[in-house]
Amino acid sequence: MPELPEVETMRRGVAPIIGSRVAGVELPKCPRKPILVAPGLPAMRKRLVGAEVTGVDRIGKRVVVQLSGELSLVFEPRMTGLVLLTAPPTTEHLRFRLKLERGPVGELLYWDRRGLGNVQLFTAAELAERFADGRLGPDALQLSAEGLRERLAVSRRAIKVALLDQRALAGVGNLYASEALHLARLSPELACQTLRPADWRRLHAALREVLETAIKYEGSTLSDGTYRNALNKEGGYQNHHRVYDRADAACPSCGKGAIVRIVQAQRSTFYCPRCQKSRG
DNA sequence: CCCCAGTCCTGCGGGC
DNA sequence: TGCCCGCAGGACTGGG
Repeated sequence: MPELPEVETMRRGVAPIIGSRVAGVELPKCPRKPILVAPGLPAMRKRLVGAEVTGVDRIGKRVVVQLSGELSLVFEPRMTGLVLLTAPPTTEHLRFRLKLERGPVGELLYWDRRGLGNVQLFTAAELAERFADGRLGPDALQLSAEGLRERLAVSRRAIKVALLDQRALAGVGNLYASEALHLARLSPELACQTLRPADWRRLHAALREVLETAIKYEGSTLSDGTYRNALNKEGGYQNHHRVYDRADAACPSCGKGAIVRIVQAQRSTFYCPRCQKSRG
């Protein structure tokens, strides 16, 4: 479930490839159904081999390797994808290999157990089109409190559901939406319209706090053990979750109310009904 | 505008 | 004990 903190951790982890030159592109033998790699291998080789890595960025929940010639190689991990510099958790789910030369690192790997993710190469124009305003909102860590309010306040949707809308703001997923709402003491079921200015300010501060702390701990590795950083090491933020996947546990704020699990837009939401009131 | 259900795919754990 | 089903929820699509 890589969200902003996990993808940001991946981005930082693969930054050492900056300055390296692409020596080759390979699709490892994988017994699973192939993931989307676009364009195909021949076109990718033709355009990438010899190109120099000029930067590693993040767009929402995607890692973007910038290359000379205004090329962007975009890794979208979705549920179970990992961008790695070292040996992957399994060889059978290894999907993509970028061989490098003249740098401290030999290769950049994309691994994906479920294979819902993808690897796509874009020109500058294609990248701008793909992530234009209206298709992807501003990054959750770049957005001001006022910006957050402006983008969501008119909506009638529940705030938890709205936070998952990548067109409104980019990077927040199911786990950190629940975490931020708990810290902000806002019920996930509140309609955006009903939030007051002070609520938006609290939510903005909580989002920032939760996301930045999660980055500090290098993201959350859940019980399935899937998520790892670029060196195949587990994150640590799962030990600091307030509500996510903690149904029936005591609330870390009030110590009394039990955390409950509800379903919104077909996804699990966790919260404390005692601390997170549906009004105000 | 917003909601819902379905799609992709794999591995796991709960229930029988 | 073993098997099967449902669930996990990223992004997207089509229908209401």
